Formats: sequence, C-alpha cells, structure tokens
Amino acid sequence: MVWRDEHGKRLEDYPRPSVAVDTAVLTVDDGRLAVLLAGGALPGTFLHPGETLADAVLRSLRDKAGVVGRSPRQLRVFDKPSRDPRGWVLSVAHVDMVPVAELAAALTHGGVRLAPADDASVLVGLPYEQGEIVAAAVEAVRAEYRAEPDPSALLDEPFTLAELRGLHTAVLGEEPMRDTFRRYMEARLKSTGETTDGGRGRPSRTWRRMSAIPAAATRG
Amino acid sequence: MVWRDEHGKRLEDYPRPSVAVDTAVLTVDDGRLAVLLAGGALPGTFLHPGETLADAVLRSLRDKAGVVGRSPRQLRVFDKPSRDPRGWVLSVAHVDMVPVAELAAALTHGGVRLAPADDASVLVGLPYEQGEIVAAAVEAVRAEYRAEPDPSALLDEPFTLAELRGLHTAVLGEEPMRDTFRRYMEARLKSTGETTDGGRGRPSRTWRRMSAIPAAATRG
DNA sequence: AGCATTTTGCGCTGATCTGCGCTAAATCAG
DNA sequence: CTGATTTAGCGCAGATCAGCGCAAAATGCT
Repeated sequence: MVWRDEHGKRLEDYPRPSVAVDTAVLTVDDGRLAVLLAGGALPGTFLHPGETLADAVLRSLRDKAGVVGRSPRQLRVFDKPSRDPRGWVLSVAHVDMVPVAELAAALTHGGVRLAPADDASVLVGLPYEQGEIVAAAVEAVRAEYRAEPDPSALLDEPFTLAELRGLHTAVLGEEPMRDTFRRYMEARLKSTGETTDGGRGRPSRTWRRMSAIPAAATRG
Repeated sequence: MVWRDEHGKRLEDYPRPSVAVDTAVLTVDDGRLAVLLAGGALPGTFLHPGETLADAVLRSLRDKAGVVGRSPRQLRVFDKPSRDPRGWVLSVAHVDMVPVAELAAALTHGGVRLAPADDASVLVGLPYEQGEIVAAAVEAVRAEYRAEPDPSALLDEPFTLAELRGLHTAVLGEEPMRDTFRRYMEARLKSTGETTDGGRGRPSRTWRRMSAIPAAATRG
C-alpha cells in the first residue's frame, strides 16, 4: 500500500536531492594528523535505498579504503547549493579515526594518499566543501582526545603512557604537560599490573582502555 | 547541460530519499523548558529544490509556528529505516530556542501547544523518533547555556543577574550557585552602568550580552 | 527616622589543579 | 660493579575555583 498525500501524490512524485555520505578518515602518520584522500577527495558514496547513513558510510569505507570494523561518527550535513556541480546533492559528513596500518592496502592503490589534516593548503584544494568537512572532523576528534585516552583505539593494547602521550600529541598538535596528562588519563585507564620488557631505563607500566571491547571491535 | 555518470544516468535516475527538516522549538514556559508541538509533532517540512536546510527550517517555523528571525542550529540526521511509515525519509533535526512571547500567535491555533521538554511521557508520545530529537535538542541547548549567558537571547536587554539566573535555572533544570554563576557570567556580559528603577531593596545592576546584535536579529 | 527588603560585594576557607624540580627505581651498556 | 638511561613518583608552591556567611548599599514602606 503506497502512501499518498492529500493531493494524491506519493513521496517519489516530489523533487528530492541526492544524499551522499562523505567521511573524513583521519589517522596519525609521521607524528601528525592525516586525512585519507582517494582521487583527491574524501571517500564517499550516494545513499542506497534501505540503507542507514552508517551502512552507507561503512560500505564506502570498505569499497574505497578497504577499512572495516570501525564506527564512524556523524558530523553534520553540508548543503550549500553550489557545493556540487553535478546537481542537488546533500552531504552527510562523518569522521572516523583509523590506525594507519589498516590503511596500508588502500594506500597501494593509485590515487589514494594521506595528506596533513590541519594543513590549510590541503583543505582548500578539496572539492565539494570537503575542506570544511575535514576541519570539522579535526575539531571533533581533538575534543574527543582531550576528554578520553585514545578513544578511537589507535593503539594496540597494552600500551605505555609515553605511547599514549605521543599519540595524543600527534592528534592535538601540541604536547600535553607530562604530569597533568598522567593524572587525568591514569584515572581513565586500567593498569595491566605489568611492565614493558627490554629497553634501557626503568621499564614502563602498561595500560588498557577502560572498555572491555577489543580495540578492533565495532562500538555500539 | 545535465550531468550524467559513466552509465549515462542522471542523478535523478537513481532512487533517493525524501529529506525532511524537523525542529525542536524550545522555549521557557512557567519556569521550565518546553517544546512546541503542532498536531502532536515537531514542526517540519520536506526540503524543496534550491533550498538550504536552514531555508527550509525557517520556512517551516514561519508557516507552522509563526516564528521568524531566528537561527536554528542543526543537530544531526535521523535515518532509522522504520522511522517514517510513509516511506524512505531522512530527517535533519534542528533546534531553536524562542521566547515564549513569539509563540503566542501560534499557540492560538488549534493543535498547537507547548509540552514539557524533559518529560519522558511527552517524548515517547511523539511520532517519527521525535522524542530522540527533543532529547538531543535539550542536551544541546543545556550545553550552550552552561557555556554562555542566555546565548539564544530570550531575555530582552537590559536584564538583571536575577533574571538571567532564573532563565538559566529554567533551562538547566537546576539552580546554579549564586556566586559561582555571577563570577562566570559577569565575565561574559557587558554592564550597562545603570540599575533598575523602582522596586524595594537595593536596585539591581543591569547587563547586556557581549554581542552587538539586537536580541531578535538573526545570527551569522 | 527606623525598619524591612533586596541586591551587591567580598573575605574567608577548603578543595582542586597545574607545573616543576628532583629523587628513586629498574633496567642495560661497558 | 659503575654509570647512563628512562620512567615513575611525589613534594611543593602557586594559582584557581566553589561555596558560604555576612555586611554594606540602596531602595520602599510604615
């Protein structure tokens, strides 16, 4: 039974935009935040019937970047009329932080590369307002990292405080003060009770995230 | 010149969702947060060609609630497949805080009423996941009010600290501590240099928001 | 004029946080 | 065994913040 409005028209009888999902896939590469570009743009796709936005995002990450098992977060909708020369397209922007190792396969494909995520000259070169998407993504990820230790689980467990702080420095673009960082994060981590093996100097204590879910598992 | 893809198809040849905008119009009524319902639902509309989402939101607020000159904020997209029995519809949810006086005309229409915004029994009675939209809106507005003095300009200027604190109490659902509130907010307000007239007791100092834009003007 | 009322302002205490210098601890290299 | 290295841990000073009690100030009422 197809629904019709008071004019006898179905939903399909009205003009509708195309809906795309675009994802700023961020990672840490060479000590700084980087964004994945495929053919000079963010990976994305048009929404298919019956899909949720998250389904579409996951499909585009798998198909365009070989990335699976992640949990992209919705940012917001970009809808500037002049945004897409092809026509009326809305973009629902997402962000996902992915360990750089998981992007290795994608990066062997022609046209797939990493670019510094907080480099203005990179952002202005992106089509379809995607520079704004990346900027919004960087801001969102930095806020998450200020609040929680490695919330996107880029580090394999267990890890040391130095590794964690190194990661946070790369994400935030500034180095947090050692003691302040340690006090805040230790309260949000679970000690393994063990230390590192080998290496000179006093062995480091090792930690896991509070969540019981393994790092690579999808989140709720 | 109509764009076609590598299959010779235009954007319109592919199935697309309808895109609706729904706005949680929040206000303060009788000392607490309230949400506007029109016919038992949030005001909304389908997106028309050539419109931005903000255009559509403003149009629906004008047509369904008689509200003009505001600046709704985008929350996020709701896309649960079973959300809308009419068919494939995405809803881009927004929130707007509006002085209750500006809703007076709308409230004289049949079927338009205010309901407590943080009352779970109200939220579960809403169609199309709109309870979740209202909950997300309440959370967003409360975060804004924790950070800034009356960011949605519900108070006419100038206002007293007691009026401001009363408004914030209504929005937050809890009364902030007088001195803590005063220290934080005074730093974010502009003193008029004048005090209230009449009334018993020591006259109150009066304040304006930092922004130079009049309260009813739209924001950037 | 005195009192009640209301707001402003602030001194004070205790709590919390940041940043830093420095030592102890636990390794490995020589 | 000694020294170098690296991390852990912490004492401390200074800064900041929250909350409270209370008095001063500025009105209107009687």
